[in-house]
Parts: sequence; C-alpha cells; structure tokens
Amino acid sequence: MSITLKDVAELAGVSRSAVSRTFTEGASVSEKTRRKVVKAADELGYRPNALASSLTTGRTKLIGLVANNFHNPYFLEVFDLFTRGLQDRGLRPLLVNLSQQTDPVNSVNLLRQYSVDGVIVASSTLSPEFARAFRDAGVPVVHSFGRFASAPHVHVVGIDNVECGRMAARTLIERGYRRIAFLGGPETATSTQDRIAGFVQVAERAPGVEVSHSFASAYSFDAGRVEMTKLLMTEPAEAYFCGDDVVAIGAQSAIRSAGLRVPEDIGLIGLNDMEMARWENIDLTTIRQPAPQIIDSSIDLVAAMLEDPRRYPEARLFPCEIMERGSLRPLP
Amino acid sequence: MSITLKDVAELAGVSRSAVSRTFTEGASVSEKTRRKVVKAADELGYRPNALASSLTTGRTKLIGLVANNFHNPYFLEVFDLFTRGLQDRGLRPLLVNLSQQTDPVNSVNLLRQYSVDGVIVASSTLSPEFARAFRDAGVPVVHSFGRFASAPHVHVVGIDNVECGRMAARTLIERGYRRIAFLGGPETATSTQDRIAGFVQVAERAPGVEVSHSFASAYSFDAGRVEMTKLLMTEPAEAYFCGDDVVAIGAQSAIRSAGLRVPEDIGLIGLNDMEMARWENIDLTTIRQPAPQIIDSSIDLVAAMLEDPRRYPEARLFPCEIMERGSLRPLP
DNA sequence: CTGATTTTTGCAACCGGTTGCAATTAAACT
DNA sequence: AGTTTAATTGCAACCGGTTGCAAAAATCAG
Repeated sequence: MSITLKDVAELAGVSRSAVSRTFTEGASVSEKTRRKVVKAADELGYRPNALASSLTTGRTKLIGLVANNFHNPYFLEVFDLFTRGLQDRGLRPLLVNLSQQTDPVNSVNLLRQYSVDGVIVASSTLSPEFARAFRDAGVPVVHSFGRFASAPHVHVVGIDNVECGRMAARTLIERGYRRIAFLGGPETATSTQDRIAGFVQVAERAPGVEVSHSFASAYSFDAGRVEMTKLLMTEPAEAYFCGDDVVAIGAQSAIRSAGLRVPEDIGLIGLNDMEMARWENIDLTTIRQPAPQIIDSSIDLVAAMLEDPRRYPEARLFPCEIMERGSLRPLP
Repeated sequence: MSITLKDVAELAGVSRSAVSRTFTEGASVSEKTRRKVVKAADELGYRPNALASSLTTGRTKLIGLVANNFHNPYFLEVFDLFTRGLQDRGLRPLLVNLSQQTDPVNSVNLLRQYSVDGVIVASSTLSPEFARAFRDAGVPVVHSFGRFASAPHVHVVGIDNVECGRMAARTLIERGYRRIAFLGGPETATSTQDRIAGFVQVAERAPGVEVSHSFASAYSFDAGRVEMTKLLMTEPAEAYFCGDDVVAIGAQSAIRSAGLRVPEDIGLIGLNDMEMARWENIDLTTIRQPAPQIIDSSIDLVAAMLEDPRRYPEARLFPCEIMERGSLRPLP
C-alpha cells in the first residue's frame, strides 16, 4: 500500500540498510549510493515511517500535551505557542483534554501506550500529583504554569504566584484603595492558594487596609460574573485582585450591569495579560505573565530531558510585570 | 526498559501469541489462559505498545487535527469538542498548527510519516486544495467548516454559508434596516465569499434596500475593530452582518468607542454564536452554527472512512438559526 | 604494486507486536 | 470408547524500520 524501505532499496539497487542510512543523520553512506537512493526515493515519493523507526530507536518525537482548561480563551494563546514551539523543534503535540476526568492514571496509560517521548502538563488547576504520575511512570514531564516548590518532584515552569499576589496588593494600596479584596479562581487550584497568600501577606501589614476574599468556581467569565454579582449584593470592596483576566472580565461585566463603573466605583486588576485585556472595551489593568518565555522554556526543558531523563527536577520562574491600563484609578 | 509481550508471556508461561490475543478484541483465547495472562500483565503493569501493533494492523488511531486559527476564541470551543469527541471514540488528536505556513505539502508529509489514520482539517479559511492534498496522498480526510460543493472532492461538514448570508439579510430587512452592509472576514476565505453572495442576493431583491460591503483582514477582534473604525469615518450603514462573532465584537468595540450605541445607532449581527456572544456586556445577536453537531458528524465521518476509505465524498450541512439578543433593534 | 587502514556495504537479528497455518486439545456425537 | 468437529495454542513469518558486525571496496603508505 504505502512505499517502504524495501521498494526504494530495490529500485535503487542497494540494500535496505543503505536506504535506512541515507535517511539517518550521521550514518556512513558514500555520496554515490546516497544519490542513487535519494533519486529512487523521490521517484516513489518515499517517506520513512516515523513509528516503525521509533520501535528501534525508542524515540517517537511525540509529546503529550495535557490540558484541562478549554473554556479560558487565554489557553488558546497558550496552545498556539505550544504547538508552534514544538513544531519548530521537530516535535509533535499529542493533545489530551482532561476536562471531564480527573484520574491521572488513564492519561498516563494512554500516553504510555503511544510511547510519547515526554509530557507537558499545561495547567495551573491540576494538582502536582498529576505531573508526578508521569514521572513515576518514567515519562519525562514538565508542569507548565504549575506550583513552585523549593524541592520540586518534577520540573515546574511558571511564575511566582505568591509574589504576584504581593504585587497586586501593593499596586492597589499605592493607588489609595483601602478596602481591597481577592476574587480568586477555584479554591483548590494551587495558583489561587499562592496568589491569595501573597496578597493577604502584604495587605495585612499595610496600616489602615482592610482585606477580604472570595472565590469564583472556575477560571471563567461566568464564574467571575456570578461571584461579583453576589459580592455586589452587600458592601463590595473598593478594588479587586481577580484570579485571572477572564474572571476579571466577568467581574467587570457584573459591575457594569449593576450600573457601576470601572474604575470609578470599583477597581479591577487581573492576571495573565491575555489578548482580550487589551481590547479597547475591556481595557484591563493586569499582571502580565510571560507566556512565550514560560512555554519556550517548558519545551526546552522537556527536550533536554529526552537527552538526560534523570535530570534533576528544576523550578523555573519568570518575572511578571504590571500592565497599566484603565481598570484601576491612577497613582495619586 | 519497558514491559513487553515477551515478559508477560514468560511470567504467564504461555506463548507471545496468547498474550497478544488476550489483548485483541475477538481473538480466540480460552478463559483459563486469559486469566493467567491478565494476572501476569497486571503484576508487571504491562501496556501494549500501540505503535508497534499499528505496524501490523495498519491502524494507529491517530487523527491529524489541522487548524490555522489560533486567534479566534471560537476555536477553543471547537478544539474542546474535537478533542473530547475523538477521545470518546478511542482516537487521539495529533495537532498541527498551520498559522505560519501555507504549504500543504509539509503537513501532508508530516502526518503521513506518523501514519495517521485520518485527518480533520478544521478551518474555514484554508482553501479546499488543502484537504485535497490529503486525499491525493490517500489519507482519509474531512474538511470541517469547509465549503459546500455539490460534487465535493473530499468530505465536507459545515453549514450553508450562502444561506446564512441570506438569513442575515432577511433578518436585517425584517427589522426595518434599509442601508445594510456585509463586514466580512478575509476576502480569500470561502466562507466569506459564500456569505456575501447570499447576503447580496437577498438584499438586491429587496425594494428600497441599499447594500454595501467591506472585509476585515482576519477573523479577529482587531481586524473587525480596525475595519469598523474605517467605516465610521464616512457614512456608515444602519446595520452590519459581520464575518463572524469575533469580528462583530471588534466592530462593536469600535462603534462604542466612537460614542455610538449598539443597536440604537448601528445594528450588528454575527455568526457562530460563540460563548462570548452570550456575555452580558457583549450580548450579540448572531447566527448560531451548530458546532457540536458539525464536529460530531466530522468525527463520525472520518471514523467511517477508516472502515471504507473509498467512501464516496459527501457534503453534510447543518441548519443554522438566529440567536436573538441585543445587538439588533426588535422586530417592528 | 603490495599490504595496512579506513570507509562503505549487506547480512541478519532485533524492536514489540500480529496473524495464517498446522498441530494440539477439548467438546460433541454415535 | 471411538470419531468427528470445534476451539485453542504455538510456531514462524511479517509489519517497516535500525544497527552490530564482518566482509568488501576504496584509500593511503611505502
């Protein structure tokens, strides 16, 4: 059915090994036979079967890309960067959507069956256990957007969420807000836990500052909107640090529906700096998470593990910065 | 390194064939040996290597998912549906991001090398040639969101874009708009061409209706915003049928920035019915494209082609419906 | 031109499975 | 119990490649 080594070998009048060697980097073939082989291969439209060769070489160049957040537009940007980055390095993303199930075992088995060379877990809402399950199965794994740990069990690439929390608190306080609050993402997400820790830490030390918090049930517009609507029923804070941009946009929508204005009545600051934050009708002040660097670094790391699977687990954190837009009142 | 058939066979005290058979549906194995094998396999944590078996069976259960639109949040919803749908049927999506390159040949070769069982091209902005390249390479292919053709060269699943154009025109005219316009997506996209055709067809036949058109450079917020900003410089139409929802949202933003109101000053109707259209601060009237059905049907079709690759190419179109929200004035 | 070296080549075994076929075993029938 | 028939099993070849090894060819030295 499809063209194989043998076909090319016969047409070129050489052994199958010779053909194999012309298509393997750094194998010993004379210029003469190489030319014969290439000619025959072109003629037949031969493409080496990557999966067959993976059997002997043990490399598939497949990378499992595991994600569970298909309702946050930010992750479309993330997918774009991941897929392009992997492709640029000759790797292929095998996508696993975890939205429904929570059991790591299934996906570990699945990806093992396909002998992926490595796995990237791209989510801040999956527990660290998840990435560990891959490590325990002997699969190189990187947890992108994961939780920092001083002695990590797996490679983690992301941001310092505690520091982001602090940064948000300082930003709000600097602008003269006194009653401030954290409107987090899902309470179980490590990112939420870390962000609130940093936020509260700074807020509590600031004289005259009152801090409170609540959680949206997901990193989503609807969840942010629902939670903010609830908050508006009683005495809302003067400004909110939101779990992420999409939660902030939901909150913004709720505030406007209530006939209030951002930032005049209530200030908002998000986190991520997704494309939509720049949309002129949203114009969200936010903490920029350097996704391109995080993703590049994740891919580099997983690629490095292909060379040295016993590589010591490492946490790579990238600095964030405030993107000043229109959802907070200006510095006094 | 990893557990193989042989290991299990030895531990269970049977032949390798016996082990293989216990793990293949419908093979002849006695209950007794099956139990022995399962026990040994569990003990060792054996997982059959999907790629090795693909070598003899010719089936990888890999499906190439080819897309080029990673800047339209609608496609996150599409990816969610595709990945879940494929997973539910035991198929795995191998994602190809075409954002940068336009040459089909590369991706065809790439996916051929991985012996994907089939390919789904999910894009309305890729030319039909693209899907054809797969067909010509003997790879089962379905073009989702592709252009309808009465004698299609490949399977196409989507909507009748011409009819959507008509539907949009009728909707605007019914509501008393007289100067109406099409603000399309990229002019080269077949979806754009078809939508404008239907739109103009109806508009030109309606007495007293003036129709005009222009194109956004992409299906994106920015492109929609830029184009609408340009339109506002001169005399804008009373209502616009936008290339898709994200273009409409960009247009909406431009209109509001200009100090005008939707729908009081300018009416908008989109297409897709993405989640954001329901967001309360967007509240876009739009033509709903039944993505779940389109995607389900696409997957069914590609799965059916695995059984019968010579299946006659088919075009499956799904009906769209108007989702009445707040961006058009009500029926008189 | 001969012998020593280096490079190229093909053979054959292997990667981890599947499967046709013949042999063996179990079940069904007289 | 003796046949006939059906179900199970293992052997061995194969899927499409890769690779160690020894033989063959090419290159280099003298």
